[in-house]
Amino acid sequence: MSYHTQGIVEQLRAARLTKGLSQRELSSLAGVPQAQISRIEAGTVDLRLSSLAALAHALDLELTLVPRKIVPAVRSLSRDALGVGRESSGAIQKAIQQMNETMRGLQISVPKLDGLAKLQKSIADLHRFGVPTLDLDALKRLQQTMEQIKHPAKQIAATNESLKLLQTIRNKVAHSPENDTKEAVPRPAYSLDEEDDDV
Amino acid sequence: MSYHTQGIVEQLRAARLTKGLSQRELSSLAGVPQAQISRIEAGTVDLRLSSLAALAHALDLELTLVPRKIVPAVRSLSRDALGVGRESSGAIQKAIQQMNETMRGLQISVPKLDGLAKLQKSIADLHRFGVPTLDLDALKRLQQTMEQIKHPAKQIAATNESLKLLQTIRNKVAHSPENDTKEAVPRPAYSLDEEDDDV
DNA sequence: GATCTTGATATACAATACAGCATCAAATTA
DNA sequence: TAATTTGATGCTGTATTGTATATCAAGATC
Repeated sequence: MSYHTQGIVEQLRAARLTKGLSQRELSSLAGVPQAQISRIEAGTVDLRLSSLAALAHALDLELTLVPRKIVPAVRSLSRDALGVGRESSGAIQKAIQQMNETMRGLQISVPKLDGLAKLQKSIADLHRFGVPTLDLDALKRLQQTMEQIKHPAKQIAATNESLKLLQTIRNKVAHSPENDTKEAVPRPAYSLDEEDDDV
Repeated sequence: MSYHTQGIVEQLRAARLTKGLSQRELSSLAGVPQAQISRIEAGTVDLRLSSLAALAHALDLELTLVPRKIVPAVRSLSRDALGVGRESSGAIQKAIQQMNETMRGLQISVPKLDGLAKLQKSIADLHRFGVPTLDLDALKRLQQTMEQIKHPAKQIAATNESLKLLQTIRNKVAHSPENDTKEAVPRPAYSLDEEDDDV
């Protein structure tokens, strides 16, 4: 895999993940076999233009040839368009949704657990962040930690850990460059105590 | 050839021609066989990403994936960057260069031909126009007409025809929208008489 | 005017690589 | 554990690629 082709491939994969699509889902959307997508993302093939265009189209992207001089401007525009919310990245939306569901379960099973209400409130507010600025991996770790609250033996530890992770995520967003320049953290004030964690 | 792939291919060809490159020249620049370029431009192949990227790179273009939403903005930027001068389109530069060479030949063979000095001066000034605003086809017609001055029987007629064509070109540039907004026809005043021809 | 370069693009054919289909292992969920 | 989902791999046909050559136009030379 040469030159810039790598960047294109990475962009494709990133776009797919951001939209929360599996290779198979994208496959049926783009009409490109899943096996092909696998090899493309693995970087083991030199894909054809038709495949590239089909995948891009399915991902709401367009393949364009731009003069070198304006590449930075285009990248900037792209970041803006992809960056701040509106069409809130599917994977992250899914993650938040899943966490809300987990919260509902917890509120039924262990409604009086200490810190649960605080956790619930913070999670419910997550979507107010510029969604795409959230760290998907961090969200997944948080989700896993929250799952552990279900185990009676780990309830307290897992709850505290969840609050800590959530705080980390919040702080990351607050300091993300994208949110500095835009309308970061729109409306409500956040009521999480312990503003100590950082980066 | 499907969808948008066609547009990409057309852009490649247009870029090559604008730069005044032959398929073979581009071939050596991009490391892609000339035969391949021929088939690509003919639209008979579904080229691979590596070839596409190599060609684009050789043409000072970059392949980018942009969100659908900003495609119009990107196209606009691209037009601006390609449109107004600086990196003076190679094909037109070559054409002007060729005409100057032809002029040198004429000044040796028929130095006292009526109108030749005027023609020479005007041609030497051509490069002062916003180069990309010049009409390449018109320049080529002018070049061909000038070649005919070499034939003794046509000297006078061809010279007059050349002056006329040149005047047409000059007028076109003066009225072109791009030069209205920019620094059109920079320094010197033009000394061609007969300001009658237009559009 | 005929022929010979010179330059540009198109085609022929062999080899390589991709695309497609089926299958598989691994991870996740119930 | 069974079931479902996700991503990876082997195999085969077909398309692109690469090399070499052919076609074609324009200019030069005689």
